[in-house]
Amino acid sequence: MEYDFRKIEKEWQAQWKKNGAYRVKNDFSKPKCYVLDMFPYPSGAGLHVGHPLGYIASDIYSRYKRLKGFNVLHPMGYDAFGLPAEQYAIEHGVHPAKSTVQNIDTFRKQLDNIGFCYDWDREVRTCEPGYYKWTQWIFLQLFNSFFNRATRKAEPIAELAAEFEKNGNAGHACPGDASISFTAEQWKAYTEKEKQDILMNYRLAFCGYGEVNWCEALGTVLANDEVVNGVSERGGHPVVKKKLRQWYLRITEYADRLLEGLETIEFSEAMKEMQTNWIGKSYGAEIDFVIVSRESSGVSEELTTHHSPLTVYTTRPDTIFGVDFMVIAPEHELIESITTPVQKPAVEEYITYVKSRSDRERQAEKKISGCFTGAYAVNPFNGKQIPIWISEYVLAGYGTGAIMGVPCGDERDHKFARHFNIPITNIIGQHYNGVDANPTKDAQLENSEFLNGVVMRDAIGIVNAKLEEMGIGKKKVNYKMRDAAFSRQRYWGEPFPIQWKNGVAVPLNETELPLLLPEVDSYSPGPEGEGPLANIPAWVAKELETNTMPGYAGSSWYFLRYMDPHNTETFCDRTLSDYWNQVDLYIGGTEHAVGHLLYSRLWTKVLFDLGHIGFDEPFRKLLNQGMIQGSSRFVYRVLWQGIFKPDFDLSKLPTIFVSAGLLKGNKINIEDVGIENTVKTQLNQILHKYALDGFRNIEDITVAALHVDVNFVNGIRLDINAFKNWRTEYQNSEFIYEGGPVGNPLKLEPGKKMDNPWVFDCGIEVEKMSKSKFNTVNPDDLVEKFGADTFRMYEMFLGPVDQSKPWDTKGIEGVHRFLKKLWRLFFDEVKGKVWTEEKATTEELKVLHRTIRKIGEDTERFSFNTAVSAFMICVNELSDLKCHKREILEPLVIMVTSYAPHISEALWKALGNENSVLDAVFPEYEEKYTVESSKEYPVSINGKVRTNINIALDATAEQVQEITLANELVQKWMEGKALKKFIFVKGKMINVVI
RNA sequence: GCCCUGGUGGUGGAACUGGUAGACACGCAGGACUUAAAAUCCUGUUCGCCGCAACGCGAGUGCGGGUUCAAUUCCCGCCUGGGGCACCA
Repeated sequence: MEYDFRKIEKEWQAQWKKNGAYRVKNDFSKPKCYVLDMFPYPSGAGLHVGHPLGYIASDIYSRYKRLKGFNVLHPMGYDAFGLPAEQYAIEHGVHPAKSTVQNIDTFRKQLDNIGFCYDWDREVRTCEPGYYKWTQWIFLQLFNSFFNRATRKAEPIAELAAEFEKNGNAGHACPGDASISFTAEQWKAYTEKEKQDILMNYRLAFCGYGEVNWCEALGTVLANDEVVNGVSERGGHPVVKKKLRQWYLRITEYADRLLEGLETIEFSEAMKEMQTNWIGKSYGAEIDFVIVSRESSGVSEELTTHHSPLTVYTTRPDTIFGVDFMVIAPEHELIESITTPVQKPAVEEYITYVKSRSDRERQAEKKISGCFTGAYAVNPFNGKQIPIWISEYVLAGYGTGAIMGVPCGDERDHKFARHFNIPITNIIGQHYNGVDANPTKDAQLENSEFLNGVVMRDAIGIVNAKLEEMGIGKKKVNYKMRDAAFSRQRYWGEPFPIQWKNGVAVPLNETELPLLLPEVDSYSPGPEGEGPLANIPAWVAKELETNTMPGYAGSSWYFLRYMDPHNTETFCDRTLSDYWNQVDLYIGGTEHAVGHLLYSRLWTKVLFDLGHIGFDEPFRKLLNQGMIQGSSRFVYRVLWQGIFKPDFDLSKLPTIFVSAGLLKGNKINIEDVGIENTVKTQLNQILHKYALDGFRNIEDITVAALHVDVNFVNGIRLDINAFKNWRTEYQNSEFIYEGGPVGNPLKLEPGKKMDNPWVFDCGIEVEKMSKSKFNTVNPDDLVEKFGADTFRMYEMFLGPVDQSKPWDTKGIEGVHRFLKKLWRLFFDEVKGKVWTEEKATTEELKVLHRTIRKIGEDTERFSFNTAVSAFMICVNELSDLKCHKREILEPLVIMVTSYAPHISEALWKALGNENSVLDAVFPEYEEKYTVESSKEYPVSINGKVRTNINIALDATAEQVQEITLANELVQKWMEGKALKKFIFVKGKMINVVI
């Protein structure tokens, strides 16, 4: 009986489906385990081999936990709103809902192929009204709440309004605009609109103005990755910054809670670091500088003082005497009033330049640019006049949009000063070498008047105290994180449950939800950069918000909906969220480090604060899956330009490709005489075939690399026929081969057979897996060829799940062989059943229990690749022992279940079990079977292993030393020298130092 | 530019807390079975050197230094691949 994986997998998938084997009950009597994958965006390209990496890992873990007796929630769904579907709609006129459903169907088929244990009854789709009703509902919770800084949590905005009635806002500084301050009486006197405008500055979901990438030619707002070098990716039209009304989430109020929460969850240190850096909490000071302009009247200089000071934010007030210039952001509001007439044209020109630049470009730019405003800031301590510059590297959104330039202490400031010949003041003496800035805090200050001799670290406090005393500065905690933009000028997203009445945002009643996304005739943008909804007269007539929510809205809370997916009364019943609680294991890519993961943490905290759920961190443990990259293959086409005599008719030429091994860069490798001759010979043959003449010189040949579909390539060897049939224009192409029979002038590579045939090889490059690069591999093909079990184990065998690696199918056969070998422990091709009921030997039990321990440990620590090899070792050893005993094989099958469920169920049932192996009990490891009495110790002399000595494990250190030193080989290596030190690590090694 | 992360044989990778570098698998080479092929099995396989052989010598985990009896693992400096940087998801 052979291992017929196609039959087995089909049969058991059908059975499991029929029995509802993966249906999850809310069984409160069992311990729960919640294992979640980051749900996919269902793109039109379908699933490629990169997607399932994390899904397989979570599937294995889920099944393992089930065998360990847990009630496991393991759902899947779709992040179904998004830009690509809308783009597709614009281009093809297909409604996004329609293409999305089609894409979901494709995904589902592909997922089912691999045999996942998802409970599909719990599937969610963010684009369905039954789902986004609750996304809108949570938005209203955010809209109707503020962050109470005293209690450090979200509270109803109505309570805040009541508080204003009593005490004004004395106890609640305004997060949106710190200058807002009023008494109870003033509050009562405000009009309703004034009150609402003030409350808007407190709400957790609020409306404000923000800059977007505006493309006039396309009449739309562009995503950052649609903008390349200041122009639109499509069409190359200019893109500028434009201020639009936008919704935001006041995530900045939660900065500290988000930081503190990191200590309670198991994310990788790298991930925590990324989030910490993103939040970017810093302690510093805001300092006001008086601004003056010098007006030259020819004879004397007159100083004009501006009424507004320049407020800078700095983390290093101690360097105040080292400030040689100020830099303000090109968007800074003071620019207009402080720029001198002389500098005006230059400043305006510079600002125009900056407007075309993205934040990213501005920060990444190595070339220093900037422009002097003509104004000066006055150092409050010594009256020194400091020139005020504008430069793109200062962003308006961070701090006050103005910094003090301290060239001796900051590298970027240093480069700036050098570039514009601004004299550099050295305040750290020998710590500054005149070439590079030194950001130390440990130097003693010089040239710093009252701070001279003080260590910088200590000077920070002294300066702060002095500034506060003078009333021109204060300590300030700052965050790099900005409030999260929460609206898009798009169609395919959740509509906001908001109406605009006389400029006031009025939330819809909960009973009016869901506010359905209406049908539109056209998906193109509305007037003035508004979203497509602005094109619908009925929508506009109802004064409904025309923005829609961004992609991360639906994904910020979906993990809750899986617990109670069909509830129409509430987003998730509290008893269910109390039971299922946090996600115990969340698997997904690092690319979500600061987006999705931060937003869902925020939403969870708000829902917790408002009493809707009982925990304030969504994901107890996060496992990052590495990205599977594509390994692209290239063929090299000969470019003929300039190679033939001028009168030559190029149209007669066939398309010619050159094998990769014959090339050096984009030319023929003529340094190798053998290669040169091979190419010449073949080229002449081809030209002869086409009766062509007039070729000049082989050295002039250059080639162009073209992506070739990786499915036509075995390793690097091209399947010429498949390639020719790929596209009609390649049908009659010619190939210049390498390799060739003995005696040909080409040098043979080591490892190649002597009777090598001519071959054609491709070039390789690792790139992102993408349809356009022809490097995608569809899991369906592999499942068809090798089966789902093989595919699952192979993806795991590829390497650590959290590491990125290029996809390569070679090696999958090894895993397939392993499953066949496992099968042969049970069945012989001719004899049929071969398992027996004999008693297992100690040796066999040792093999089994070593495996139990290893599989348990490795699965718990997500080291799936080593678990697979442990299975291989086990099966190899059992084969060597010719062990076919049920006592050994049955526990083994249970262990294999989480990795390769289909074959396991088939073998389990073959052994005569009635129930499903999915519900078996994971075997218990017993140490008594694996204990060893002695160990083959490696013995090093001065750190180099020279021999091995078998010593009992219970030998004392003295005994070991005695045995070791008595050893003949050890004696030889010691050459009579005296023993300096004897190192013995029990169970590990011995090192003799002489 | 800034933040995070990786780099080990021909290839994917293993070595979990500083303790025998290369498990397991692919590939390759040789062999067995077979009329033949497939399938399967066996042997070898980091590189270099010596050799009849060795559990013989030397080098070796991106590069250069350091700490240690001992470094893939810890520290410093560099090179280089990947991810993110706020409207892709």
